[in-house]
Amino acid sequence: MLKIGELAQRTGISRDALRFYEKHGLITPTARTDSGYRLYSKSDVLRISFILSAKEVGFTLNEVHQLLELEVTKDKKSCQDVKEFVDNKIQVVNQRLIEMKKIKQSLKTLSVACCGGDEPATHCTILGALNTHNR
Amino acid sequence: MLKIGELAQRTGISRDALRFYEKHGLITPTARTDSGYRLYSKSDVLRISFILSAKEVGFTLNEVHQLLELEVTKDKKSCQDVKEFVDNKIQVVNQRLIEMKKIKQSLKTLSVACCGGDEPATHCTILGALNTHNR
DNA sequence: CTTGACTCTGGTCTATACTCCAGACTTTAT
DNA sequence: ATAAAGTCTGGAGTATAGACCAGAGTCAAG
Repeated sequence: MLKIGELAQRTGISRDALRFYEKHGLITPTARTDSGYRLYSKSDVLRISFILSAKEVGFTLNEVHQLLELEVTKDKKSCQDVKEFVDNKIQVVNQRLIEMKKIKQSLKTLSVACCGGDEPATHCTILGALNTHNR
Repeated sequence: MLKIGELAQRTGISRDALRFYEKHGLITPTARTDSGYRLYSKSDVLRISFILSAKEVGFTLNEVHQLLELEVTKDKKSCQDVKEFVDNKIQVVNQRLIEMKKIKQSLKTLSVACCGGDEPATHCTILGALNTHNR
């Protein structure tokens, strides 16, 4: 079991942020010492790294919270709800993947535009590069 | 040329946000009327849609600003700088793509876990689903 | 030529996601 | 045993990304 400082170091996230996430229901320490110190387990570490991943790709903490709360309980009703929410999120993720690939391609074009490239001057900004791929 | 309200309608972005972007150097109206009304051209619309895309995939306005400022001027020095920045961004984008694909896969797993699926109970949360793919 | 819709600047306000104390207690190292 | 380092709660402060409002000017239609 890790104390908050150790978890902070391991995940690269500040103590304050960890307590902040706790306050907002994203994570709860597996236990507390008698004196009230938070104790985190291995699964807490995984949870944190999921939170980080989800945040990095543009989900808000609120959305991350919803994702973490998802639970298919094999009962029809819950299934229906979860499926709806999840399928919606998949759409969102797909859209973001597309946008991100476009941007990546533009960055690449930009990277070779100068430095020996023989692309015309219109490729010399990100907008120019982006435009090329839209056509 | 479009007035701010028209641009707002066309891009789905509020007038206030447009003025906010202007204040922070992300966009400048192509012209102004004598009375001071902002006038936007076609290229401004493209610029806005780039801003939106970049925002959607998780870049901050500050980062978007940096992306927009990028300009390869065919001179060695600028090239060096741009290449460095851009290659760095490509790394970031790649990382996000990976994370996003993982999340997408997990969401899919989750979506079929119930509803006729015969996956074990560990797949019944996003963390469980995510774990499966990490192994 | 006025009324309603639009725009201007400048300012305050809000939500999100933290960060940074303060004052008190706990643990660890010497 | 005591000092340093770590943790606790609660609260204030900060950066980002706008939303909202006031008071004044502008434009378009009837």
